[in-house]
Amino acid sequence: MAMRTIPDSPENSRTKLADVARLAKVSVSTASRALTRPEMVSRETREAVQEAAMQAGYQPNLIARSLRTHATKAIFVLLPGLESPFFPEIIRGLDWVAHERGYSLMLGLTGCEETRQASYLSGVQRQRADGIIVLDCQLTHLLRTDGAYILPVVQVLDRLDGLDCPSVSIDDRSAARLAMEHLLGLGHRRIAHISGLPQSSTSRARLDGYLDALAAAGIAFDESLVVNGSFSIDGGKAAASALLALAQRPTAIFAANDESAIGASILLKTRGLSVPGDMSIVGFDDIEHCARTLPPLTTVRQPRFAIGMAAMSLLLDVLAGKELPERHIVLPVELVVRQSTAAPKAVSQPS
Amino acid sequence: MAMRTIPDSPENSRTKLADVARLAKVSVSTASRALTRPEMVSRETREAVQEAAMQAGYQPNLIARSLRTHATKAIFVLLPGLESPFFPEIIRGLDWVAHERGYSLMLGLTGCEETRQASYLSGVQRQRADGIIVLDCQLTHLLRTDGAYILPVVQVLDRLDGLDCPSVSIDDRSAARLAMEHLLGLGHRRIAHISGLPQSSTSRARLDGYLDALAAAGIAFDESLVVNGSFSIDGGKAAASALLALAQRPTAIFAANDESAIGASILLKTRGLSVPGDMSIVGFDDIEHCARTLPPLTTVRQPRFAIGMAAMSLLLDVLAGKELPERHIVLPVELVVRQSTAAPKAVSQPS
DNA sequence: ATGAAAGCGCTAACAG
DNA sequence: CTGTTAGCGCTTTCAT
Repeated sequence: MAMRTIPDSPENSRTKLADVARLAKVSVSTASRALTRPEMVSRETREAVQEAAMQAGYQPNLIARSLRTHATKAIFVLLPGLESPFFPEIIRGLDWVAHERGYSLMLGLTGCEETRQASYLSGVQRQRADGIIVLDCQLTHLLRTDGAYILPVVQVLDRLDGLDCPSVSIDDRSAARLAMEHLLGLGHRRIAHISGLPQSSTSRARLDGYLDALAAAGIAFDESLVVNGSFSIDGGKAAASALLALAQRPTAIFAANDESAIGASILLKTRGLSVPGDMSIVGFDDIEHCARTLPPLTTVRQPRFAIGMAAMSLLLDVLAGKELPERHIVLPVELVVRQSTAAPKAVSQPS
Repeated sequence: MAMRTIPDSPENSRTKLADVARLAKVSVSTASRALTRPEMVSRETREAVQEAAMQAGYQPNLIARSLRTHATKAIFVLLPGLESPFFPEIIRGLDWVAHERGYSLMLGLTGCEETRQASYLSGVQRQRADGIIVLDCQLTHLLRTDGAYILPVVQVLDRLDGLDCPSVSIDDRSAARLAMEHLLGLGHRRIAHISGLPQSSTSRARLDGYLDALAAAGIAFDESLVVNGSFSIDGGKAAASALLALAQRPTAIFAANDESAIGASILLKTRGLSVPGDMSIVGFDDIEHCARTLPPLTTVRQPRFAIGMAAMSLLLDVLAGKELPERHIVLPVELVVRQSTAAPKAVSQPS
């Protein structure tokens, strides 16, 4: 039993511009103009052509158009994978703006593998897309030896190779400091940090923010209070466990992301400790799940939808040849105070 | 400061087939054959052309090729959004097979809005993609009045409009029964069901499985034990709350998906009840998060990556004109027993 | 086995 | 403002 798709019936041989032109009794070029740049033709022809197109159910063949115009109106989005609860909203932002401006989205999951990355990129080089959005990936393949880009790129969130490609991100360092100031404001003095993957610039920036806040508050840095949590739930558990083993326990934890904060929270509960009673926890990102944990997690919200929108807008502006006022867009974050933070039980510093 | 992309330099005017042909001292058509159907040319020319292509860094222009061949080697994936933790793995499966077989993925987020759906579809009709994968959406727009499809489609998981489009899914009804048999096997007799969205066929099928299992075990159906949980965490909380208000409480809950199971579990804990001590809970889907809840959730695992792979394979087979042995692929599920289920505390039925 | 030539459907000079 | 003409880069008859 074969699938029923429409066979090569008359209906299927799609009506083309020539058909419309014939129907409207004009030349093909006039028909083209009437449809794509209506202001270039007289009102009568415009209406005649539009009428004819409507009647014939004309749909321009985008492939043919692309071949002529050297533009595909498609944007390639390169990212390691969709697992992270962090991506969906960003992609929604990308899709939103793309759709609004008549572009399509192509997806490439690299799994951070070089070969896959390269093969997707070659797809772009073969004219399948006009530009690339790179999410959370290195993009060495995109670079020529002289440091110019093979094609228009916008990088989102990470700016790893230190090259000057347009980007959209947040100020991780200040954001981390914001989280820390919340804890400091509650009276915490002994605050641990569960850090992210060491090779990540994001991770480094958040650590820097932690150190900044400590320094500003005049608190000496204690190395033992910084433990790696790998940005993951399991990593967060392990980190919290290490923290509990310390001779002098912290009263609060600032985790580099929500997953590791959630992991820490789970571990504390299994050890019979209460959050925030025995330990305050602040996360980072504000993934969907945060509001639903027990207790709901205080965290730093990244404007993910806005990040996606901004990235796509930036790229499309580049493609449109606009001179950009800003090549590096930094979006503001927001501290979301929920119920995982409170003042420390016993203030360790007697006044 | 403008972005540094490569300008219209010689390097940028991409080398085309004619260049390769000239370099290899053959005609364009021979060059084309040597590259796309190597068996059609002599060994010498083949090698000469391949050498030349390599040397010139030739990348075929896919747009031009598409215009000739009427195939884009791109597949459109239509889905409501990426929020559901259920999609990423499926998309990874789609991407995997697509990439393997030389296809690209285009993404369209419909938000279940008709207008967006239609506009993405028109993109496909304009020859941007060769086929469509529909995830979790109605696809009324895809249909002509006579019931044939406008272009090749494969539907994943839901088969809502009762039309005979190729599909990949699981047997929700049997899977639900599997979950129920686990609870029954532990000795539970009074088992509640937190159902999904009433309009969803998936939801209905899982409810049917619940009823099947009850009937097979000779347990009378108690209407008050089925409450709606809307497939969401909040819905699950509300449902569990309603269940607790019952005069005769159930000893176990079978939830239509993991989110509602997690919601129920959270609510029980806030009410001071223990899972599985006071109440066993089984979920459905095995989303990433299940293994990380407290306690880890017993659930029915859907083979999501395999579903994605199967769907893409099916579609590409359709496009390749293969006669399909199966137009409706049903993949097996698996019960994952974790720690949210146990025998009931006090057996309500004295032997 | 190879080359010449046509053309996929569209847009963009260039004349008029 | 409109029509004529020439391609975009590739694949594919049709000859040879």
